[in-house]
Amino acid sequence: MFKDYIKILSQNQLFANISTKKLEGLLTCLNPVIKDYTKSEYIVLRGDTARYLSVVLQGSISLIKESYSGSSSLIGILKQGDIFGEALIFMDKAIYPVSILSIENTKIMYIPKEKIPGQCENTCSHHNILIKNLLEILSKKVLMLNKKVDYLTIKSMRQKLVTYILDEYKKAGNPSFTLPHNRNDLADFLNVSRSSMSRELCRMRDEGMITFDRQRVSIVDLDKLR
Amino acid sequence: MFKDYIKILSQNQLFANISTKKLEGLLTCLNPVIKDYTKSEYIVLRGDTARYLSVVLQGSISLIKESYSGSSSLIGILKQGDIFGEALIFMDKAIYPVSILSIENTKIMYIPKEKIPGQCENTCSHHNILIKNLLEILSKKVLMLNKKVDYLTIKSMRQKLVTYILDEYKKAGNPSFTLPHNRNDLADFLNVSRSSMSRELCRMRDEGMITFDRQRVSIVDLDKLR
DNA sequence: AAAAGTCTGTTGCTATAGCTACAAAAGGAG
DNA sequence: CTCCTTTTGTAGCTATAGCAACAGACTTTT
Repeated sequence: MFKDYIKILSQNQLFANISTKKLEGLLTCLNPVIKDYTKSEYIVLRGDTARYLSVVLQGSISLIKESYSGSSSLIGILKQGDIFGEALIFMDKAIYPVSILSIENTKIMYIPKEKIPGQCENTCSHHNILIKNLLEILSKKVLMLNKKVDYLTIKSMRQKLVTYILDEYKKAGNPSFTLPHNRNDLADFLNVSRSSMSRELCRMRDEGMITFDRQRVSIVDLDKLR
Repeated sequence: MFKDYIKILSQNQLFANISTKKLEGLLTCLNPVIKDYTKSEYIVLRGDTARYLSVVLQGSISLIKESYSGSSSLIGILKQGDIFGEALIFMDKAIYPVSILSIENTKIMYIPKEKIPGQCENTCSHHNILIKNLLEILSKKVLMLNKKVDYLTIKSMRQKLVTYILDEYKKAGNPSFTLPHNRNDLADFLNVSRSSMSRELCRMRDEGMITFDRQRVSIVDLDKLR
């Protein structure tokens, strides 16, 4: 019954460390519902109650933030294998703060939230793995968001860029590395305007701290950067 | 053995829905270590590996962010009953991004992270509650951080204040309500300077959207606010 | 190879928010 | 009640980053 989706599901960390066979059993136990959407259909409306842990089985969806003034902005895209609702299902007041819209024809799998902590006889051990995976997913998200808050809290353009570059340097372990963002995305990520960011990057280049070409950055003078 | 601390522990959501008696049993099973610190001692150094879920049994501690440039800033204070390390213990690379310093004489309880998901015969059911509580704590943190990112992402002072006030209005359910922050804390929270914020608040008052006195705010013209 | 599209650097102008400093009001301590 | 501290409003000046607009380099499409 769920065979077609096993491969997709096992892409996600949620189902990591569970063998294909056992995953089938677990799925039967979780008793999910699958629903189809056509292009540009609302999957979640802001304010809806989250009753399910949801998985994108097919297609892609966009997360949309709607402001009080009525304007809305895209805050993310989820694709095949991605999940949503994972942080909401454990809350008393599980209200979606965003709306979700299908981008194309899309299949969503809904796992009732009561099933997540529930223990069933046969698949108890898999259940435990599932829970552990969820804990890891949530923890990772907390740390990621903490990092993001760090960046957003920095006031000056210079300091933002220095911190970002030093972080990437630490990740790379090499004074020359390739950034994961292009200028537009980086400006978005740091929540600044691209032009101002570009200006400051060039200033830093002119002051002899770094050199760069496109996404490639090299640290010239580490002490000066700090 | 742990009797003295039961009351303190049960303050925290981590041990919610576990009776005093069962909590004693659970603690024996979790096999925590308790350590004492004097005033101004380092409890965690940035870069340390997180091996324990930790609880402040006595005293208080400060979380300190150390920037690359060597300067450091206080990002939070934890008191009796508060926990830390909860998001780190489930990560592969569990590196503390902050340092922790005791403010006064302090007692910390360390629960080995391996004990958290472990199932022991007697207290299995309490273990499950513990896990569920952890899931709730992490979820709550994710949502809180998401909210924080929302505020930080807003560019203009006006929009920040409007969003904040409307959120508080929604929480209060009444056009007149008391803010949880004073001006200084609010400025910190929104990551803006107090003076600029004060200026903008008065502008909004002069434009007839709101009135305020200290922490008390009343919405005069809801439509104008939006 | 041409054309269309994307990405990046650049510039001038401007609005905005930061900083500093001060004064007035409120709250607390003695 | 007085003194001291904290909180808040206010103002002038300035640095900074946003915006808009354009040009050149590089990519992708046809």
